[in-house]
Amino acid sequence: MDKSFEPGQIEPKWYAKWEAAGAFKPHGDGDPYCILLPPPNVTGTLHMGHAFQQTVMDALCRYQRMRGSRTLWQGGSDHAGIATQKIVENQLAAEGKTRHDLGREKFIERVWEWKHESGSTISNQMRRIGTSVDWSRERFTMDAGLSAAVRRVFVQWYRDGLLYRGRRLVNWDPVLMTAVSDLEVNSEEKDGSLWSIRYPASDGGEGLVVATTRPETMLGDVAVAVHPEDERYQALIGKTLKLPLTDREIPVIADTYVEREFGTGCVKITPAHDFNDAQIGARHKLAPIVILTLDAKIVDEAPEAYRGLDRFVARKKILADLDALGLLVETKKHKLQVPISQRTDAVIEPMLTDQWFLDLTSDTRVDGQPGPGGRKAITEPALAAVRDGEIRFVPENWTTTYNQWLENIQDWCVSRQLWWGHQIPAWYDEAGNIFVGEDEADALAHSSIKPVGALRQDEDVLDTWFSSALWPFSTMGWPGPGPVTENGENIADWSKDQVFIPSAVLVTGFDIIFFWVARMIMATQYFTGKVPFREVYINAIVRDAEGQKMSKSKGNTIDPLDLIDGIDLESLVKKSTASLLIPQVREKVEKRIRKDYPDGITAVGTDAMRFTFAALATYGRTINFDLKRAEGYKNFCNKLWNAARFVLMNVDEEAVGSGEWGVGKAPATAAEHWILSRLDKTLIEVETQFATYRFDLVAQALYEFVWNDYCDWFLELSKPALHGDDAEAIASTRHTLLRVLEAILRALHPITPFITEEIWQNVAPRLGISGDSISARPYPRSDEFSVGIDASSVADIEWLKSVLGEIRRIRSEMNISPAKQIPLLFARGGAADHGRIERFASQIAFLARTESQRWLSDGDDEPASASAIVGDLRVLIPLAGLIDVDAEKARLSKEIKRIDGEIAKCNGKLGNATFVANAPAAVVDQERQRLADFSATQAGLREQLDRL
RNA sequence: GGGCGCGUAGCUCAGCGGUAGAGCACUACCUUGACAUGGUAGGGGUCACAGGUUCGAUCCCUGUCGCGCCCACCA
Repeated sequence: MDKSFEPGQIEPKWYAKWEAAGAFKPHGDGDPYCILLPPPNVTGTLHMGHAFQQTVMDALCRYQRMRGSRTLWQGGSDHAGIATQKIVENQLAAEGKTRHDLGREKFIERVWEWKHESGSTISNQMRRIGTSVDWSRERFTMDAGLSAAVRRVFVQWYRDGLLYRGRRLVNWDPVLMTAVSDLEVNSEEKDGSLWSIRYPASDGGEGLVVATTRPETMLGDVAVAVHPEDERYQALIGKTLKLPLTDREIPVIADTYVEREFGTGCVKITPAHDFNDAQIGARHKLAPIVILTLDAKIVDEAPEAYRGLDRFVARKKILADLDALGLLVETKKHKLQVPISQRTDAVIEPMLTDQWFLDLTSDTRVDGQPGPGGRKAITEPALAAVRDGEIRFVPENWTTTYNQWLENIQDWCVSRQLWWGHQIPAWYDEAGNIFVGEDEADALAHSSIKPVGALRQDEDVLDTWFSSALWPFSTMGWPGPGPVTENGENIADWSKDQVFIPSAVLVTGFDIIFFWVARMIMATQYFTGKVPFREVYINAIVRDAEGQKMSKSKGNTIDPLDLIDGIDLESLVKKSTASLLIPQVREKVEKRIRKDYPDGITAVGTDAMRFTFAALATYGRTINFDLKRAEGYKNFCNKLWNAARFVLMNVDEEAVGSGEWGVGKAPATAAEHWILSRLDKTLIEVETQFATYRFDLVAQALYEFVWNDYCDWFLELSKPALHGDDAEAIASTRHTLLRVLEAILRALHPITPFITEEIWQNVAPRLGISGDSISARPYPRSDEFSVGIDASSVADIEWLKSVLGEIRRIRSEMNISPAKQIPLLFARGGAADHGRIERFASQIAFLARTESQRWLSDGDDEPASASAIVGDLRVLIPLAGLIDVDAEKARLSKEIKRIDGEIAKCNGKLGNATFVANAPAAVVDQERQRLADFSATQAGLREQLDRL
């Protein structure tokens, strides 16, 4: 093995071997364990969030495989309708074309081409980070099988009366020219104005003043509403007003929706372009007037002056015209919430259009027929599953978020006016009759209506999340039989793969609880009668070291592969600014990168990155990714690497390969008992924390064990043993060094798969273990190591650690050079101390650098010394030539003062009668013991001080 | 407006009724044969604030202040 750990040298080779060996396929007859990979966008690239999430899932899957579960990590990718279509449209735009120039068929061909071209990018990146999905089962949301599932679900929900087509106000993205769901709209606070506009009365009176933030919509006003009890406007209710700039007259209506205190207390009602107004309009039976085209321009039916104007241009003109007429009463600054499209940043326009909706709100079927239907059929089981504990959120407070959303859910608009996606399996005849089926023939067969003229298929596609909602069962071959691969293998066989429903845990971010988690629960329950997963582990969102959201325009993103492989500053700058088109943003990003990464990014390797993710995976909702942290864990990998080198160079193959010191033979030295006991405790901790997804605590326990216990103490204690002349101790120590190292490797393997495999290949043969890969070995269990541990040996080592600690402290505080060998004297102490000093003489000599060790007899004169007190034992370092008396006096005084404080605290507690009376006996005893120990030490220290 | 969360060492975070912890950063000494990506030792915190419950509160309860996120139709 090389002197230092070079991830770049070892990582590339292992993944291909694992994959080729089929290590990631489910095998064995253990309990099924399944994780569904949230399918990334097929044309996307891996970002830190993916890397974090996949590290967590990978650790779980590798852990479960090693524990013998029949583990399936189902992977694949999502067609990501809008996102993918937009990328290809942008490519076309660069060629000066639009999708309409190509036509639907050619355009879709073009998207498929792009999908094939870029689809492997992310899967290759995933391989680099070690993601162990079963690639042989990789699925795509638009592959044949999943498309069949989508059609089946659509048709079934339609026939059950849950999917309906209707003309409704929907969120419309006028740039993409499609409907989007509520979830795809962000509400942003913007500085705007509140304009007050006079609407004169038809009879020539003053009329009313309305307040609005969107004056252009007045062209579509059908009424003005006031509060029914508003005294100011009683006389006008039921009268009509002249709608300025038009030749229409509109009524004044009364509706309790109106807040009297806001604005003027008069609300213009535009049912075709505002969600609230639509409801009021419906209540008062007022027909909506559409004034905007689908690309947000004023329609031709509007007054001539405004026809064809963009909505914001029209706004300016209307305000100017009103002002000219003297009808613009007031303009006030106003902060308002503006709906913004997540995809295009365009201002969303509520638009009346024909769309398909999944009914999630009515209690009865839309068609009034008996059978399953209505909200209760879909949302109630989803609420019940969580309420009854069939599905558990981790951390559990996300349950509230989930419940609140489902309880206030709206019908889901599932149609999109895009070309890339699952085309809706509905056909229309020339009379507008609707026929729904898996294909045209099926649609006709299920209809009682004779079609009028030719049928044409609905041009719209389904929301991407529609197919994502089916992921838990569509990937398992539902409705069966599953698709067959080129070599005839049935990759998902519904008759067998149902064992993977429910999956064990869904690992995902809170941002898609609504988009995806809730919808998977609803769809899976509806079509399989089962919940899709038992637990939902909501992972944190990855932020930068300062807690800022990572975004390209801020320049604070990190490409996981750059962290793994490293990147120099100039390349990083170039890469980060390549896609930024706005010069100011470019400049800002470059400046920031030069400041944040003056030396570029150091390569830490995949394992260190993964360990960092694990260590940061607390229950918090954000994790701030700090490169320093990753560098620290790279050092940890190096530490492990060098510990292995030490072990291997001290253990020659012949001596231990036979397995002579197999399980069942007691270790020969106390240090071995001690390290096995620590290992035992560590493994228990690891198992506990894995079970609750506390990867930070898993990582911490293993880190501490490896570094603090195994390297700092066991390796050091083993050196005098290995160099001693006790043959049995040497052989036993060698075996335990190997055995514990091998256990460490297995314990770490789910988190750091590459380095552990590399080292294991060198270690395993020396233990007589045959096997191709650590990944096929069982996860270490505490009972492998807990048997036969001698408690008194463990206590011996704890004692030894404190003796050595005291001596080292004196050496350091007294400025005794680490190289200087010191004489050591022991005084007082009991029989146990005598035994221990004798047994551990070589360890003390080695670790405390002593030139001599000698017991003082009772009669001997105690020379002036620096001294440490461990229980009854006095450890003395004679002053002559080494130590300054005053310095030692000062040191002792300081220590006495510290212990004074502790004693005072103990006395305070024990002197409190109510404490002694009410606290549990164990706590009181413990306090008494502490007091006794402190007092004894205190007395010893004073005695030493006096002697000086 | 409703909901959720967070304020612990310089930084990033664990702990959550009974002796304040880790990593990084910092200080001193040390190229000792696994590792200077290292070793040894050390400094550093009235656990946001105010009340309450308790023998005892960083931890539980209430309130205040500060920060963040999600949901929601005030024109």
